[in-house]
Amino acid sequence: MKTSVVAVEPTGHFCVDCSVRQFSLCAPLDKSEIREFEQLGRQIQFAPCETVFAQEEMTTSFYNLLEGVMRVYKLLPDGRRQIVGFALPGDFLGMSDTARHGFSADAIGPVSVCRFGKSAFSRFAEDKPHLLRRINELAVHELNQARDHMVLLGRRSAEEKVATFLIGWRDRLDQLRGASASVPLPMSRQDIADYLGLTIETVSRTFTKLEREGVIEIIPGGVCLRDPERAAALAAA
Amino acid sequence: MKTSVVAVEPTGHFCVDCSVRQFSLCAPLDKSEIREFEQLGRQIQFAPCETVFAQEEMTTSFYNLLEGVMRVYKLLPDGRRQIVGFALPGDFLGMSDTARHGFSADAIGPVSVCRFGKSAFSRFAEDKPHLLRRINELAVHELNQARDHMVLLGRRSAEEKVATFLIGWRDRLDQLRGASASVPLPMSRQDIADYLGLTIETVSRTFTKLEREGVIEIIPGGVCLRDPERAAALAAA
DNA sequence: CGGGCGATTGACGGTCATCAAGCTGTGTGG
DNA sequence: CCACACAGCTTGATGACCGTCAATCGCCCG
Repeated sequence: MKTSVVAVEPTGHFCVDCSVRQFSLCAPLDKSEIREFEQLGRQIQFAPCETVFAQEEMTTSFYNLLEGVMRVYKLLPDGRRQIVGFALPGDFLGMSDTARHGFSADAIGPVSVCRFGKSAFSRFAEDKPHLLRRINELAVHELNQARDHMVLLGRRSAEEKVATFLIGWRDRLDQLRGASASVPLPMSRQDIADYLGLTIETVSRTFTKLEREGVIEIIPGGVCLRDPERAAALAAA
Repeated sequence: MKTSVVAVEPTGHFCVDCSVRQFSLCAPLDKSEIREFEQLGRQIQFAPCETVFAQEEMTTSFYNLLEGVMRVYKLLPDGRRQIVGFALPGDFLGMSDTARHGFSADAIGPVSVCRFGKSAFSRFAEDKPHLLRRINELAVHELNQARDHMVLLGRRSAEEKVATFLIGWRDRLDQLRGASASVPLPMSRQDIADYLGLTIETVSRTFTKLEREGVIEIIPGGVCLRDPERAAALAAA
């Protein structure tokens, strides 16, 4: 088995052993709640590029990402794609305000998730204020990310977009695996383009430009930040 | 006093009389809860263009919009602005995952809001699952809007952006005031531009183009949808 | 009537998309 | 071991869309 992008150890069958517990929505559950919660979820694996759920499908389940990376995206009728986020271990996916999913999610590399039936999950959460508050916290956090992303999409140049993406992605990885100058990029250039509202060619050119300027070094499967300060300056500007 | 964009009657001092109750986060509160809740909030007015709260300010309060329209936006250090949304009566503003506001909000026309102290509000909500669920519902709804907006910003042409904005804005107004072909636009062209990730000139040109094509008619303070189907087609495409 | 602000229109240019080769690395089969 | 294919990425040439700069218009209000 290939090594994962993020250094999270394989999880056992039980929540108590779960490596993403602390990052996850289940963090505030106490011992007896966790045991009950455990009964609701089933761990599932997905192969690279498999779809976990798709836009317009009926929402039957929620998903807690345990291992791997997923892309979360919306499609326009004519096929244009906007990736609204990359999900990492600990992220909770699938909440919707309608009966159907508003977006699709698929595995980038091999992925394992904890899957919960929607109604069972809802019944479980219904009367648990600490869990509901936790869900809120995650939702508000995602909202903030979403708004940052709107600024990026609406108001930044290609170079700023790429730099912002790299810094943001590195920061998220650092939270999971500890700091490092090397930034693995498991997603394709096309994924990055669709995340940044650019074309694959522009992304590629911008990477090359940043490399020529000594900001990054392009290595197989990712980049290495040679001048993190310059990159951060571009991202902040 | 000028007539408001949205046909919501002036609110009294008391929640029971509140015209936006049903749209608002306080919808699920029962009679005795509402009386307690009433004590936490204070109704405040803002003049056109006044700032209700600003990015980076400490978060001391949350706001429930009662009347008027607000723009909610983020600024980059160099002054570029991205409007992340327009708020209408019933919208709840100010939640943040940090101690400071991540964005600014100001009144477009005259505005009245219900203001809640953050800690008092949090204490009140803390152990009320039905209220927490309601807050979740609102957050998930906003998240969906945010993701739709990302698609718009990242993957749509100027013409599609403007059409999508008009249709979306009309739909929101219709929910509050009932259907109508006329679409009041209380915000400036600059606001629209900053919402759509365009410049004011492009917005203006696109309005003119849509008018020439017979899709809309530009009237003082707004537009009239002459061919809603064509507009909707542009918005969906 | 004149000042001022927001909106519109025009001319021009830059950034990024499009179209089209070429490149690189990886896996496959002779 | 090398030829080959294939997919993903890079690079180049060209052009469109939209941003920039600047002038003008229209309207409100003094």
